[in-house]
Order: sequence, then C-alpha cells, then structure tokens
Amino acid sequence: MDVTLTAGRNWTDPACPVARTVDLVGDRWSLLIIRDAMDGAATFTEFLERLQIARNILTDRLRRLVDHGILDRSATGGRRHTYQLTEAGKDLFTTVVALRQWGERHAFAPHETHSVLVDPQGRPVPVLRIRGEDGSPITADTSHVRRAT
Amino acid sequence: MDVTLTAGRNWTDPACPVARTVDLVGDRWSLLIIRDAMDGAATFTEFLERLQIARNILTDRLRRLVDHGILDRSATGGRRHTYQLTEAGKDLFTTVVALRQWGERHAFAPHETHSVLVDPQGRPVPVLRIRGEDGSPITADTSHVRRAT
DNA sequence: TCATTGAGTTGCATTTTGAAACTCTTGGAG
DNA sequence: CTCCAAGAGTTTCAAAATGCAACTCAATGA
Repeated sequence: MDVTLTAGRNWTDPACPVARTVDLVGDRWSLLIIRDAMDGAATFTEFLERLQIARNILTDRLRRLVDHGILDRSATGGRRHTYQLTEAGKDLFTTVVALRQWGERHAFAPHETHSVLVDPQGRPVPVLRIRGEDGSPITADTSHVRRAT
Repeated sequence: MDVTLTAGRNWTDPACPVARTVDLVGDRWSLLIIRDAMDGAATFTEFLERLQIARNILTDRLRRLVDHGILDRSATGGRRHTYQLTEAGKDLFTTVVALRQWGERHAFAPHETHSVLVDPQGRPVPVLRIRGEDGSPITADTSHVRRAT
C-alpha cells in the first residue's frame, strides 16, 4: 500500500497489525467484495448482482478499496471500469480462506451444505494450521504478542 | 455454535462460509475483542480500557459474541463477569493471525514498527501459506469455489 | 456504613446504511 | 446521424448503528 496512506491515517490501534487490517477491510462488504473479486467478478454490475448491495455503498467500498491499494481500477471506455485485485489484494487470500474454513467448521449445522474451496485438480483445500518453524502447532494460548519496540 | 443459531438466521449469503463468518465477526470491534481475549483480556473493564470502545457498544458486542458461541460468560459475584473464548472462539486464531500477517506486510510503511507474534520460545511465527495436499502453493487464481450441492 | 469499583443502562446527537429515483456517457441498432 | 439502452454512478431522504455522557445498581472493603 502507498506509504502516504498509512502515514496520516487515524488507526484504531496504530501499533497493531490486526487493528490496521480490520480498519481497512473489516466491514461486512469489503471482505465479500474481495471474495467475489477472487472468484472472478470485475465490474460494478457484477459485484452489484452477486452481493445484493446498495449501489451507493458499492461505489463507496470500491473507491475505498482502490484508495487502499487493494483493488486497481482501469477505464474501459466511458464510465465503464474494470476492478482487479492488486498484489496486496490477492494476498488477502489467506485471510479469506481462514474466514471460510472457520465458517465451515462453526457456522453450519451438521446437515447444512455449503460451497467448498478446491484446488485446480478439484481436491478440497486442506485446513490451514499455524505452526512454528519446527512444525509444532501454535494456538492462542501458546503464542503471545511482542510489543513494538 | 448452537445449531438453533445457524438455522433461523438471516445470512447475507446463506451458502457461503465466508459470508456467514463475516456476518458473525466482520465488524470493526468483534475481531478486536477476540484479539484481546486471545491476549488475556477477560473482564468488561479490561476490554474497555484496551479498545477505547464505547461502553454500550462493548456491552452489545460481548452479548452478541456470547450468543454466537464465541465467548463464554461466567458470573463471578454480583454483576461481575468473566469472558472466555469458547473452542469456536479459540479457533478464530488462524483468522486473526491471517489478518495480522497481512497487516504486517501491507499496512505498515517500511520504517514503521509494529508488534510481532511469537511462539513460546520467543521466535516469530512463520508466515501462513495455503498449500494443497501435495504441498503445492494455492492462490486465488489457482483455486475456485465448488458450489454447494 | 458509606464510598468505590465493576458492569452495565438510558437518552440524545452524529454517522453510516439502505432503497429508490435521477443523471451522464457511449457503443450500437436502425 | 439519431436515438436508445446499458454501465456506472449521484442524490435524496429515511432508518439503523455508533458514540458519548450521565445515570443506575450490586457487592466489596476501609
């Protein structure tokens, strides 16, 4: 992201990377826009149809995501535009997968069906796990945050 | 989470696990409350002080998270309570780490310092990567969503 | 017993959302 | 060339969520 955008900003908690990310994409719509962009959506109308979002809100969120360097907007004649994920945007893939996998585990009743993320060969993507350099599992209890110096 | 909670709910997109998760924790405060719970916060006042959140909003978010089975509330005499992450809540660790690592990479200017997540030995937690069963890296471009059947 | 602290309510102002109607531009169909 | 439809927004206004300050209420504990 552009340095000038991080510099003058009013962060909820300036030293915490979690808080900064939440400030940038932590609302109901931004993450779903990013999800759909990863799934191939690229124009205003495509997002509009997939999300059932109000037009003015979509306008606002797209602009915000472009401003934050997550989406790239290119004109394709007239008012027509194409929105593409930037490298930073694509890098949110891990986050989206983490949200997805948690939802699969905890937001569906046993009998409810849900969509599944698969690799190019059609095999389900394995569950993300956090491990130390030596491969040992790390949890919220066994890790801790070292404050910025 | 309690099945009765998933059943009658008004989801933004009922078949999508990402959307369900975002419906449950995708607002500015919930994820930061969860972050602080993972960092040891347990009482109303502790959350209040760490987050600089309005009291009524904190009340609402804590109640919501308890209702969604992410936090557990236990009385400790009078109006005093302790909030603890449930198993589902602890399982959001992966998501919080993903948000944190994205923020570290994209929401800080090169010269800015930020806190670091470390394992019990004090070593930084490695970057989360999504890999197929065979260990090959998977990105937004190489994966896709198989719709619910 | 009486002030203090934790954990909320309540009332009101400010912001953000959402829905619907309106605008502007441009690539075609005729 | 003219007119129309489609894409991509604005604008307007009502409804909901947020934020702040002041107020309540129960249990310590000096």
